[in-house]
Amino acid sequence: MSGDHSHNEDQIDGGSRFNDSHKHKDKQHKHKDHKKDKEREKSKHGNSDHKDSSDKKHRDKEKEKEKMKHKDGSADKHKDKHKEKKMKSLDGKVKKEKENGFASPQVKPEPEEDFYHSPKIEKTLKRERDVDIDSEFKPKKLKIENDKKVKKRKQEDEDIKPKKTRNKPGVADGKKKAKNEPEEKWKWWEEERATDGSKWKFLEHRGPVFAPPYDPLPNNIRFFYDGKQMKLSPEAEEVATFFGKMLDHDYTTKDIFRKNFFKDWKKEMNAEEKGKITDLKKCNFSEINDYFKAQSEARKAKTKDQKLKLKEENERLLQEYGFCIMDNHRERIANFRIEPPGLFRGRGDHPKMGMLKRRTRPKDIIINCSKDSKHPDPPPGTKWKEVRHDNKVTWLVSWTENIQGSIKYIMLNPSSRIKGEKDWQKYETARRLKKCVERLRTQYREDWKSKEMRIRQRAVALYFIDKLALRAGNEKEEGETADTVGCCSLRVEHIKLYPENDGQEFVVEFDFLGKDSIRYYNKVPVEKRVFKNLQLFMENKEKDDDLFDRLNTSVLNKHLQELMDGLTAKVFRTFNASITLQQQLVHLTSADENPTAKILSYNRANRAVAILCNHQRALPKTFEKSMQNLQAKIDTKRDQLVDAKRDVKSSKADAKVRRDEKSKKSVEAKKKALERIEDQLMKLEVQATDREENKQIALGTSKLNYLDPRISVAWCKKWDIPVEKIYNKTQREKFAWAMDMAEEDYEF
DNA sequence: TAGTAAACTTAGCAGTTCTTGA
DNA sequence: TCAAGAACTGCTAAGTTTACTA
Repeated sequence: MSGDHSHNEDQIDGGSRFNDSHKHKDKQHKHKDHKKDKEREKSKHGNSDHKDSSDKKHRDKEKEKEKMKHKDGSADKHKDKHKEKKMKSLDGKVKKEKENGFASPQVKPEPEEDFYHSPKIEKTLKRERDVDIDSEFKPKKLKIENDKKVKKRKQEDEDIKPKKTRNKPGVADGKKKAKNEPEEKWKWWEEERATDGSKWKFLEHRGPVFAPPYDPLPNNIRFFYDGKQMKLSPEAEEVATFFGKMLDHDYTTKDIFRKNFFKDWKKEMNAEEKGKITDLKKCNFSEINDYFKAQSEARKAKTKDQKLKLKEENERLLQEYGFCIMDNHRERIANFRIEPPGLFRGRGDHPKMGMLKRRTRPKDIIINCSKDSKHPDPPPGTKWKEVRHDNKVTWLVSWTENIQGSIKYIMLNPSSRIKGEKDWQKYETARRLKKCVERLRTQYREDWKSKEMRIRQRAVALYFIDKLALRAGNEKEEGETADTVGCCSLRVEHIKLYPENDGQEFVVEFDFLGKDSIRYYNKVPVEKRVFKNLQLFMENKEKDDDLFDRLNTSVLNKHLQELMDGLTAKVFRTFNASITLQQQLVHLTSADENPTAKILSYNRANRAVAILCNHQRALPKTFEKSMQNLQAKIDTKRDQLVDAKRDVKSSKADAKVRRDEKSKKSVEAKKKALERIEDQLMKLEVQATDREENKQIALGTSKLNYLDPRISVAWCKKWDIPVEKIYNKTQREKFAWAMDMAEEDYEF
């Protein structure tokens, strides 16, 4: 596996990485006041990035630094104040340097097609601009936006041109005639796409399903404070149940969780409760906890009929609220239920864990649908916050949550046209990257030698993103989320440099918490120039200073956009994941393997990608036990095999003596039984191997989000493996487009 | 143009459902 | 038929990118 991705050996050989890779439970990276410290530090050190170090360790480094001084020196007299300020000046430079014909074009106004005006809307401070877009004409902005969009759309259309155009009559005008037709599989990928930036023309749905109202505890379930029974007000009791339910969870032992919970709980208490309940340690929620456990048991113990009734009720709800009509087609909605209230479960060391996630009500809800549809009714006696008709977005319902103040959405299922098209387009962009990746690699290698620090940093970061499939690494607001990083936000403390390690030269050790506070640990040999650059970037910095202090994701993506239309940092992840799968499949599949072994090969290829992308999972709680069970099955099967072999032998001997038809048949039957057992044993052994190799790796994420499904479909066709062995029903629905269009010779 | 909000994708966990085999 | 455990699904947090405002 080299070809497009010559460094893949490093990528998939994640062995050392995974052995000690696990989730950090402890706060490994204290990053409090990091920014402030950094700024202080920066003014202390002045132009530390560029000034000569008195400690002249490496001649070539000194030479490089000398060059830097010539380029940046005088300008750097400003003593590296704030990174933000630096970035401002940097951006100016980026503009000037445009050299490949992608500089911002001068654009002419285009008439805005404005047929989805918002109705009169009570403007809220937060989201009024959505309304403005529709109701106000802003020539300058719209001019640029439109042109950008047009350009983008043109590229997208290039990317995913339908194989054949087969417009269904009446589709374009978007009326709701198809409402209850049991739809045959709709091949949206064979139809033309809208080119005006609109996501739909007609949209009708029933709105969200709200969480059921709070059902108070029965009187016999008591809460105790300081050993004494205490009846709580319904508001306080509801929040107490949120905590009580979670008693068995690790969360409730964490200080931050308890502190946040208690603070928010007190807000729900009445004056009397507030006065009495002053210490969480004195609260006894055990009866509440037992109650919910019993509820859960009772649910499991329901009779078949009761379970069936529940299932039918769920199905009814799904049929009513789980679908919408979008442009003549009935499409499945992904999440039609509003998130119920509860305690916020942030991942890692999240500063807001335990806070009360409040109940979302109709007055918090914005409905998005088309003007000419039947708008969903709010529950009796309530009102929606707003009903809007914005066909430039894909969501049906939105609301703002109270923990981070971010917006949550109800959107369509991955099997829908709107999601499928986007997915398809994502892989097409990655395929375009494949065509020019060598040029980009040559360029960033060249940039490692640049006289400008910012360009070197950009080039090294891009190398990591490409080689190691790191995420972009946006800046995050401190104190709002767990301290996690990606490539651009790496700090000095996250890497260690070894000029020589285990017989390899220029080794970089990465150790940081990434998305979801999943640890990324990897030791990789890098090119000498990268190594020297890293030494330079780290010089005179404290451990909590940014490694790439002259880079952020927006600068990086702007640069990438200039190199290839539609290119962003995450395209590299998609590209490298897909190309790795394709190469690994070629490498691992052999024609003479049986189907079981072929599927193992597929899973191994998938695993290589999951390792590359650092998709880890916690060791399943029952792993050891289920492994033991499997091993026991294998042992039993082996015994059976010995017996079966013996049977065959004796029946053969018997047949030799008797020479009759009956004993001949008996030999055949024994042989068949032996074959069956051999086959069963082989399958069990493969299963054990697969499970063992997979214990801490999650395959699903890459399969669903990073691997061009056409590669898998083509592989299935080539080796005559049923696609059902690779994709389950849901996945097949999501990838229907790929299953329809990929032939066995498909190449990513 | 920088900062921020909005939109959308990616992510692991946990609860539920399905499958298997005794 | 039932229990165990594997597989699937839903949920929602946490990212990235894009769009918009000041």
